[in-house]
Amino acid sequence: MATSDLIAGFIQELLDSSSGIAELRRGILAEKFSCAPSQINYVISTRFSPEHGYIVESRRGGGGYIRISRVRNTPRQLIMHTVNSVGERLSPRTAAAFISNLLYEGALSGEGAAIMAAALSDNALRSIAPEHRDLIRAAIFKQMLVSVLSENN
Amino acid sequence: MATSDLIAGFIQELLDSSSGIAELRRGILAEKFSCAPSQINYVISTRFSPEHGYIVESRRGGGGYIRISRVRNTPRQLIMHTVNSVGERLSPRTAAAFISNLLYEGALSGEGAAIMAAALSDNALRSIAPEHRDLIRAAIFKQMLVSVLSENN
DNA sequence: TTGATTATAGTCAGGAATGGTCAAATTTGC
DNA sequence: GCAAATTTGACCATTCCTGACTATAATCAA
Repeated sequence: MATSDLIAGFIQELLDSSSGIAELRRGILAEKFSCAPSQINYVISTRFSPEHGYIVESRRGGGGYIRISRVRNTPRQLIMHTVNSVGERLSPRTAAAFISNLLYEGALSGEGAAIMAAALSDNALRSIAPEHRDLIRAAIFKQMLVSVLSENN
Repeated sequence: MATSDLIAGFIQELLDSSSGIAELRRGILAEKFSCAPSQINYVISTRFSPEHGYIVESRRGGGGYIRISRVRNTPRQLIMHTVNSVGERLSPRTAAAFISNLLYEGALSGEGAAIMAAALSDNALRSIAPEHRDLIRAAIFKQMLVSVLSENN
């Protein structure tokens, strides 16, 4: 069993025993598993990413931490499904379709939908080279979607 | 929990229990938390800045004090003011401060705030060259803010 | 009145304590 | 053997905290 799996299992246990929220000290955890601190980042990015249904927040400096939250709920599935449906790129038309569907299904409020549409508009992204816009659009959209799931953190 | 967080929490309580105005003695407070007096300035400048929605006044010398007041405005004013405060570029930290203030003041819903924070995160903008991120961030933020204004007409 | 003393607060540079990123090296699983 | 996953280390970024030095206000003594 690779160290990364052990670390992931440890974090899973933390999540299970704390109703879905785990708070870590990167250095401490690295020492516990005798690995490089950066391996903690590796484990988090490969196993606790937004696509896996987790929110990760952190803070540097004295008293710093890494907090991992598991998102639950029911509009969740709709949103998670959307996150997983968005590939590397996202066109304006497809984005609009996703958003209006989520709004229709009640997974997003009117305000939320309007904000998302604004953030993804070509107008907001006008200073990005057109051939890169769909890439950025996809990244921003996923990030926004997952944030909705964690809104009660 | 870092001392700075404790101090910030203490000031928050003061504000809450005094309808938005807290008056401190820097030296006394520093002694209460066993820290350097200048740390009080640090806490104030990082957590009670104008961008966070506070006004700070002070006076030196005998009987000196630091007064922190929370400012209140209508949601529409707050949003328009924010739009006007954002220049060509916007750092992640400043963006976060703006958003948390708008949330606190009730100009944004929790969902809206979460979505905006996600859209503006370095994580979402990862594929943009770092030196261009603040530019894009400003554009997206303004676009989103304006969408909120027109959404609840 | 005015100069000295005392009592506050402000600024800034820097050290310490975190976490983040990336690419190269290594190991693992077909 | 090869591709993917893991692991590490070098370097970067952020946040916290302090202390030396500075600035300002009130008070008191002459």
